[in-house]
Amino acid sequence: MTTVLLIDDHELIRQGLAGAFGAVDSFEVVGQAGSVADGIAAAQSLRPDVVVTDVRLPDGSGLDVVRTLRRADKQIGLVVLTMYAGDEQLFAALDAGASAFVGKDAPTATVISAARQASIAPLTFTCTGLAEAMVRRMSSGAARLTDRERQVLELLAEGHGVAAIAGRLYLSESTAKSHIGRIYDKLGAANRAQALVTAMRMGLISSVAPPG
Amino acid sequence: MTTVLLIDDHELIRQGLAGAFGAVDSFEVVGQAGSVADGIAAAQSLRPDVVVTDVRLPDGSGLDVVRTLRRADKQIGLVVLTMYAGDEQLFAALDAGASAFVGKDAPTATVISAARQASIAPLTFTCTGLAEAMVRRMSSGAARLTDRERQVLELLAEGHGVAAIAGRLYLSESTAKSHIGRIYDKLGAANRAQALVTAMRMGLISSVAPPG
DNA sequence: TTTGTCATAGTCCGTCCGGACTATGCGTTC
DNA sequence: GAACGCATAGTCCGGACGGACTATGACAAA
Repeated sequence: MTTVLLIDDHELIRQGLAGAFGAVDSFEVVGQAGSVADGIAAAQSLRPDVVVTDVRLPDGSGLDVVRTLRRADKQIGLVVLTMYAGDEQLFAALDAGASAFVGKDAPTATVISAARQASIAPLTFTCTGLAEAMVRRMSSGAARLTDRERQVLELLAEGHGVAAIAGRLYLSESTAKSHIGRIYDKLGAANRAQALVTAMRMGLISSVAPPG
Repeated sequence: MTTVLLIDDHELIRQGLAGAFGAVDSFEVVGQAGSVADGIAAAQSLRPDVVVTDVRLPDGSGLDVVRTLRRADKQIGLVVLTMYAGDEQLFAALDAGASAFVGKDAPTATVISAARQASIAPLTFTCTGLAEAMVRRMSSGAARLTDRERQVLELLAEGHGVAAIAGRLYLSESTAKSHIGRIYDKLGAANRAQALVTAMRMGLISSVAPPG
């Protein structure tokens, strides 16, 4: 029997997952959580074999959960679920120590199968149905932004101009422009509009308004 | 007994909904669909009391389902579900003839309750927990774009400049600029970046790449 | 019929953007 | 220690953008 902890802020999706796992004899859902904090706490007290977590959570990223739990336990299965299967997130999940990466648009059978894989080989990364997308990105020049570029991107998304970005990050305008230009290159964008739309579609920019 | 048809492209969410409705005696899920076309077809053959549909579907908008079904049947309950409860969508749902508008982050009990309301009073619009957001928008100048503005917005999102937009829509550049300026006003944006990010967060721009 | 909204179109002008370059210093990796 | 990636910084310049206006015709609602 494989025990499972579900982390997702949408009750609807938790129920869907619970139903899916409940229908399989070899799995038992032992807990649910709706946030990073609750999820980590629940994982530490319940010690499930597998944790299935959403990427986007109210108080942070599901990848934080993954990182925290992986650091403490090399054997735990960590399945990352995501609504928009941006490849950027895929690499981040890989880095964080996830066992599997599955889109929410995947059939439930895929999630079950990923969880099974994760419970057997937690340190083997599987991304059903996304290998293709991964290869596509890899070969097409990819779009992995550096930390600095991501910071600049955030500010771009808030509508700041070059001067404002430079000011906020204590850079010269030239440097800010360099970063912006490199972001365009990596995203295959010709201007801000394309860059931001692409970035949002890839999940590089939060789809919810920033705090404050 | 109230019969329900579920329309959502995510199997996970369909299962969640099916579970939620299944747990209530007075409801019976009689069918599921994953697209606009299938949804309309299913509704016409199954004649459910209530249709619960997602807004974002692979082949169009859930609001198309709502419009189509409402035109044919004034008594059917039409509950619109959405991931990102943009208020723009709320008004659009109201216009389309929906009975209720619920965010996917709402507890399942809210969805059930909305469906019950919808079955009792299909033409009374209820939007649990969103009245606040609605009022906020209404009083803060609102953001309902005209059809033309939406077309322009689409092109902006594709990274086109004023000249390109004018060309595509057979307008003078002045007119294109007028539309763009009005979009900024309505969205409270100072430039393209803010307009596009806001628009995407409000669900005015598709979060998936356009066909082709 | 008057009011309002929408789409259309225009002018003027200062500002900002984006492209194409080059270059230096600092870590890491091989 | 050489090579590489990254962050930093600079120049130059044409073209695009955004703001602040005004205005007209069509059409619908009051």
